[in-house]
Amino acid sequence: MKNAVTKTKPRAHSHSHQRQEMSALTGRLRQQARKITGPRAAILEILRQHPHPLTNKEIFAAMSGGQCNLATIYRAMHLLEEMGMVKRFDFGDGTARFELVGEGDDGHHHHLVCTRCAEVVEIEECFSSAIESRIAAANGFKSVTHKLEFFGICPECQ
Amino acid sequence: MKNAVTKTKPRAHSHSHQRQEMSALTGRLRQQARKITGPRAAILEILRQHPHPLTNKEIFAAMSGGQCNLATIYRAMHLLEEMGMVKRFDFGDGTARFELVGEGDDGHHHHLVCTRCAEVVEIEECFSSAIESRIAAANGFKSVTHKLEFFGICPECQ
DNA sequence: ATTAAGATGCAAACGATTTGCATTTAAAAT
DNA sequence: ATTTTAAATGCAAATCGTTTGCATCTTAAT
Repeated sequence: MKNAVTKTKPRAHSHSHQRQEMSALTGRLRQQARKITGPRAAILEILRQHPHPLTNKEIFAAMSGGQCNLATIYRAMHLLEEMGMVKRFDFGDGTARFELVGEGDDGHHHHLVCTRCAEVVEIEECFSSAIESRIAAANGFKSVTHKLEFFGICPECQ
Repeated sequence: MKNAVTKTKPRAHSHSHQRQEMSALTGRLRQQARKITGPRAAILEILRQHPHPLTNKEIFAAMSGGQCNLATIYRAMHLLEEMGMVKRFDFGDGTARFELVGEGDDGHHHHLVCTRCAEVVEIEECFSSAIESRIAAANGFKSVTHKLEFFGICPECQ
């Protein structure tokens, strides 16, 4: 199904969730002349271990002993987002969530969120690309992307 | 961040965007035993005249002489949202936007937003609800809805 | 006119996020 | 190994959108 790290990901709905090696992650930082610091290593490790959208507070809480300032996490997530190493998701509750992005992947996918217990299921398919290009063309827009999230009641909460 | 005024693109047919009568709007409030106050009338009038997603601040700014407190607008929008008279939209910039909803309509639609000038085009089509129910069924979720917005560069900004 | 539920204004509180600044540190240069 | 310096961190204060407590009004029913 999901193949390993590849340079090209032409098809949609391929979000590589194989856990990346820590060395690969730090390597990407080094390539950009960014420093591998304690806080950053801790953040990446936490993201690696939780293949789910995490808030900055959750990342902070997941750190043993709170060795790192919350502001540092905010700054790190901005950097990682700019570098394309994490993707930001917005579930509409006013709190950003982040997921690690596989190399060569753009991290584009969607979620199904339980509005009662906040359980998050990742949705495999991204189907709107046909609609997307039609909408772009119909309105003369370029570089059109979309954000799509589903909300409902999960089995346990029904 | 982006405080550009949302412009309208002259388009053929939108959703149920025929301007509602003020009397119809106040009538819906009366039915729910809510009072027709100056601030509320002003808010509804502004929403009537701007068939576009408006932030609370924009509504506030559109009031001549700022006759009403910003907190009142926040409270009014909550009320109107609960009553189904307005629909809240989230363009991911941390600021809620509201649109008047036609009677008998649920207000569900999407937008195409220019990430440069913040121009907003309303998208009339919604991708098939079959996909939505498939996702719901595949994961055992009930009452599944979705939020979908498109982002790109508009013709003038290209 | 009386009255009571409902609304408003104001300021303070809030939660997520950002930022200024002094201090520290990773990693390059010597 | 030591120096150097750009980058990163911690901390506190500042922002921004939004909410809320409370005293005071006002709509609309009586």
